[in-house]
Parts: sequence; C-alpha cells; structure tokens
Amino acid sequence: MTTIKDIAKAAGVSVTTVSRALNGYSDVNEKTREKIIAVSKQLNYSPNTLARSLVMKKSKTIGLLVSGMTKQSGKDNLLFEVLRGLNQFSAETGYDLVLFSTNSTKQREKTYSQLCRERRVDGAIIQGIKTDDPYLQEVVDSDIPCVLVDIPIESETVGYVTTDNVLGAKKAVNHLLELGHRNIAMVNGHEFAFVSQKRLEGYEQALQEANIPSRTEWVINGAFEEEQAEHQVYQLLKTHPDITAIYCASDLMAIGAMKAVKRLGLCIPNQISIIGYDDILLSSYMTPSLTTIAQNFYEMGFEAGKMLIEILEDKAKSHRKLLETRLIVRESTIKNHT
Amino acid sequence: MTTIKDIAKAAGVSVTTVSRALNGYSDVNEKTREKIIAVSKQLNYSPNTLARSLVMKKSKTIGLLVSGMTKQSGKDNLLFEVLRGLNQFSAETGYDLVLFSTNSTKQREKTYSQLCRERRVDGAIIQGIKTDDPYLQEVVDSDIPCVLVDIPIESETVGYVTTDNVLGAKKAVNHLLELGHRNIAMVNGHEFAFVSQKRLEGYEQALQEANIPSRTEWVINGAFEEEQAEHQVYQLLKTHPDITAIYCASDLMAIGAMKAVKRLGLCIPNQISIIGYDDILLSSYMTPSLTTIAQNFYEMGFEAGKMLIEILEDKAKSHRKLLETRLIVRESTIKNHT
DNA sequence: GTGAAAGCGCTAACAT
DNA sequence: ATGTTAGCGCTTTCAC
Repeated sequence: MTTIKDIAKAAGVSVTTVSRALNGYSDVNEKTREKIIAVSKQLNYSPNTLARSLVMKKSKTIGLLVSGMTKQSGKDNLLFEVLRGLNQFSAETGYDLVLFSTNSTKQREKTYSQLCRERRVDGAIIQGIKTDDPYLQEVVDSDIPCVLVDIPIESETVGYVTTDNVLGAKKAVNHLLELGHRNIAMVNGHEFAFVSQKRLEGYEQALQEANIPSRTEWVINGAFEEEQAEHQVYQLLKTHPDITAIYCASDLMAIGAMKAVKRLGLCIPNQISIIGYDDILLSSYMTPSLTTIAQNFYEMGFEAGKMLIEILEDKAKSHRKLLETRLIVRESTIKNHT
Repeated sequence: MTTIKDIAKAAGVSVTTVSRALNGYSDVNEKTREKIIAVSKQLNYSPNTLARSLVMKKSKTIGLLVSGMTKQSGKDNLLFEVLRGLNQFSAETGYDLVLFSTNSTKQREKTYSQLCRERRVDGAIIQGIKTDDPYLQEVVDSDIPCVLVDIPIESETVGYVTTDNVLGAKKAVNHLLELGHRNIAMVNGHEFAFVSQKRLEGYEQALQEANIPSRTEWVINGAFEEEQAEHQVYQLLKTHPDITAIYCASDLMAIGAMKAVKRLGLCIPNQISIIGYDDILLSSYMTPSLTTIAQNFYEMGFEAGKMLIEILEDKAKSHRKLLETRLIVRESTIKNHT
C-alpha cells in the first residue's frame, strides 16, 4: 500500500509537497503537481483517511443510530427510506455513513455516545428511538452534533426534522368528517412516541372544531403493531357498533384494523371507513387500498443529513425542519351511509 | 477529549502501561490496572479507534457496497433484509458497518475499490450488482477480501453466499406440475443477473423431467420490474390463451403478472395460477396472497458477514455458502381445471 | 511489571 | 514554491 512518502521519494520531492499537490493547494508549481499526480496514479495510490482523520480531527463520517432494526421494521419501509435519503445526501457531499445499531443478542453494553466517540463520527442521525430511551438523553447531553428524526429537541448542537403531525392528523380526521362521518375512533401508537401525542392532539382538535365531543373510550392503543391494532379494533367494534370510521396513527395499524373489520364480517369502506398514516408501501397494494396521510421519509433522511452538515459547519440557520404531509385518498374511505 | 496520555499522567504511569492495562494484557499489576481503569472512567475516556486502526492496520469495519439503492429497491425488502442480517452479525462481532453507494446524482467517479482502500475497510460485502457491472471485476481483482451476495465468484480472498436457484425454480415449477398444469409460462428477470440464468435452467429442467417440451415463446422478460412484467404478461396471455400457469422469477414481477391477469378479466387462481420467487413482504398481503419460493435474505446477510470475517481471519473452510429455499403455498395457485 | 522510544500515514505551522 | 519538523493517539518492540 503506497503512501505519500513513497510518492515523495519517487517524485523527488518532500512529503509536504505531495500532500499539498494532492490536496489542490495553490502554492505548488504546476509542473511538480502534474508529476506528483502522475506518480501517484502510477503507484496506484489511495490516501489513508484514517491517518488524515487522525490529524485533522474530523472523519467525514456520520453515524446513523437506529434502534430496533427488527423484522417488524421491515414492514414499514420507513427506516429504509430514511436511510436512502440520508445515503443520497451523504454521497453527494462525500460523507460516509456508518451504521450503529444496538440490535445485538449479547453484550455490547456500549452506549451510543461511546460508539460515536470511539469511531470519531463528526455527527449523528438518530432515528426510531423512543422518547423514554436512555440513549436519547445521553446523546443529547454529549456534545456530539446530531439531528433527530421525529423527536423535537433543540440545542446548540442538536436539531430535528419532523412533519406537522397535528396538522396531518387533522387532515385525516377532516377527510372523514367531510365524508359525513361523526363516530370516528382512533387507534394510536404508544405513549413513548412523540408523534403519537401529536396525532392524538390533531384528532381531538379536528373533532372539537366540528363540535363533536371526543369520547376517550374510542381512542385505543395499537402500539404501532399490526396484530395489536387488530386485536384492539376487534374488541372496540364489538362493543361500539355505532362507529363508522377509524383513524389510525400508522398504516400498519390500519392494516391490522382492516383485518379486524373483515373478521367481524363488515365491509370496508361501505360499513367502516379506515384511514391510516405514513403511506407505507403496503398501503397501495392492499385490497381495498388504504387512504392515508403520506409522509416523505426519504426526504426526512435527506433533510436530516443536510441539517447535520449545516450544524457541523456552523451555518445552520434553523435547527428545526418541518416537512409536509399530504392526504392520499384511496379506496378504504367512503361517504357515511348510516 | 481525553487520551491515554492524560490517563497516564493522572495515574502516574506510562502510556504503555495504560495501553496494556486497558487492552487486558496479563503482564500488568492488578493494582495498577484497577487504578488505570478507575482514572479512565473518571476522565470519561473513549479510545480513538482511528489512531488504533492506523497503527494496527485494521479498522474493524466492513463496507457494504450496494448498487442502485433506488425507490424500486424499497419494494422488495431484499436489500433491507440483507442489511439487517449483516448488521446483526457485525454487531455481535464488534465490527462496524459502513455503507457505500454509488447512488449519486453527480460526479463521484471514485470506484468501489478506491472507496474501500481509502476508508481502510477490512473487507466488503457486495450486493445487488449486475454481472456485467465494471465494479464487480474491479473489486474482485483488487485484493480486498469480499463476499458477494448471489454472484458465484471464488478466489483466495473472495467468497459468495447464494441459494440453489436451480432447485428453487424446480420447486416452483414442480408445484405447478403437481397441480396438473402443463402450459406453464415463465417471466424471467434480465440476463445480467446470475440468478435469472439459474432460475430459467431450473424451469427447463423441471419441464424436461416431466416430459413437457419447453416453448421459448412462453419465456418472457420482465426485467425484475413490476410494470414491465405486467406489460409482457398482458401481451403473452392475449396471444397464448392456453397458458394456465405462470412462474415468475421474482415476486414483484408476479405482482405485475397478477395485475395483467386481472386486467384481462381472468381470475386468479381459478383460470390462471401464479407463483413468484423471493417471498417479499408484499406477497402475503396481496389478494389473493402469492404462492412463492422463499429466500431468507436476512440469513444471507448474516452468513455473508460471517464468511467475510472467516476469510479475514484466514479460517474459512469454504468460500461458498448455499442456503435453502422453501415453497410457500398461498392462494395464487390451484389445481388446473382445464 | 513498567517505561522509553519508534512509528502508523498524514497535515500544518514555520522556516527557507 | 518547497522542505523541515512536530505531532494527531495509539500499539509495540526492546530495555530495564
């Protein structure tokens, strides 16, 4: 493996000159630069980023911290899309992406911030973490620049990107209201997700604005899981047959809800309308296809990367980025006929 | 950021002793070790892996080279599953994962092997590359240890993990044969995928063993894309209405095929049986759900990581790993009634 | 059992 | 425009 030392020797110059030539500094004679470049090509030189990072004290890498990279997380393409967006951005800017995951069967009691510091990542993107996760506080407390996906924390070195979940939820519920539904249930995620709180808030606001009293017994918890949602919805509809529409805080739960409704022998959308949230891949392939509130996860990943670099380079105007959601009407919602 | 030097000073020992103590060498007094550990905790020390890697000449990182991390690749959860498996393995063994993707809108004419050498990854996993991709040859030629997913190349430093695609294809076709189908069409991927060749081979073998002449005009090309498959199947069935079953080299194409069949006003499975390959997430959610040959991509990722480490540590018995496939019968295939 | 010193490959003052 | 030198934080002979 050739080093700049080898090149220096072969080109008859000092290592400094080689370094400067290769890094495009202006204070080097064009002739010598050409020669150095020629030699380095000939010797098939690749710079050692480890050495460079060591002395420069920055590694041009960003860490992606994901928690719970489980089978489950493959169902929504959420994490993957965020990764794709982030990857796209980092490729454009020359940053490399290193993946950190505590998804280990055994020990690895190393904390996220330790991981980040050891690997000397310049910054981190954090995704899929719960609000009560100890790692969250830890990372935020450390001085590692980072941006969070869907968790609103701001500081000198911390930013976040999310969508307006209250508004998104209102769009969903308003859609149902416009279709004439009045008895609208909600399947929420779990309390440790920031987005759940907001999506509930939007639900309540929308009902209130329509002068419909919200009934707490109609808001159930699906833990963001398909099976859990199916189970809960089944019970709910059995005891409350007057419900005509269900708003779910995630598409996966909406799919669970669809199963429950079918299991009860009811027809979607004629007897029960269902609307989801996320617009995951599955949604458009379901029968009936699922009406939902779309989020652009790819963009979230991309914007998260962008903000992180801005923070790193101290030119972030804002540490907060709100992306748009949009209503996608498909087959699972229809006018209320009751 | 504290270094071993700081610890040495604080503990009143030399850096050598600190290094040895922290790395668990035996030739260090237990008392001093305890003290050193205490001090390093107190100073919130994190080792600098960059420096360590530089001197040790190994980075404990493996690179994941993916090509075409597109919107499309989100449809099958294939890449994600491989990533998950690989991540699981590397987490268990303390290796970190860095993601390389040429998925860049602009320049980045840097080659994979350059990327690998610059970042000093110890080895690489290559996934989703076509057989005619110039990168492929390049990586194989370089001396970087690597393991390929679904491309059978072996050398001193190169291994691969795949499934028995001929056998898998035969399982699929035999299933249709057992259901009494005789007029079985095939939708293949593209010629630059090694697996396509094998899956075609299996198709032909199965037919031959059943004494059914294979008809080349019944083998069409779907380029592994849903829309392409839909289009091709639509044309095929129009001109060959005697076909009763279609075997597709991927689930995504099978889904395209399903759309085409429905568009022709035919019923699945009563008039046309369809079988796919892969068992992607969508398959079980389709209506009707899709019969398919399942591959375990998670396991492929895991095994690829495992083999890579074995190659790195010079204790690989074999540079080839064949995983099992299995037939999953769902609703899209049924006895032939014609 | 512990320390001094060299060196991994690179960049960056500071000369010249 | 180029070279000398120091040093990034760590591991590793080789002495003692």
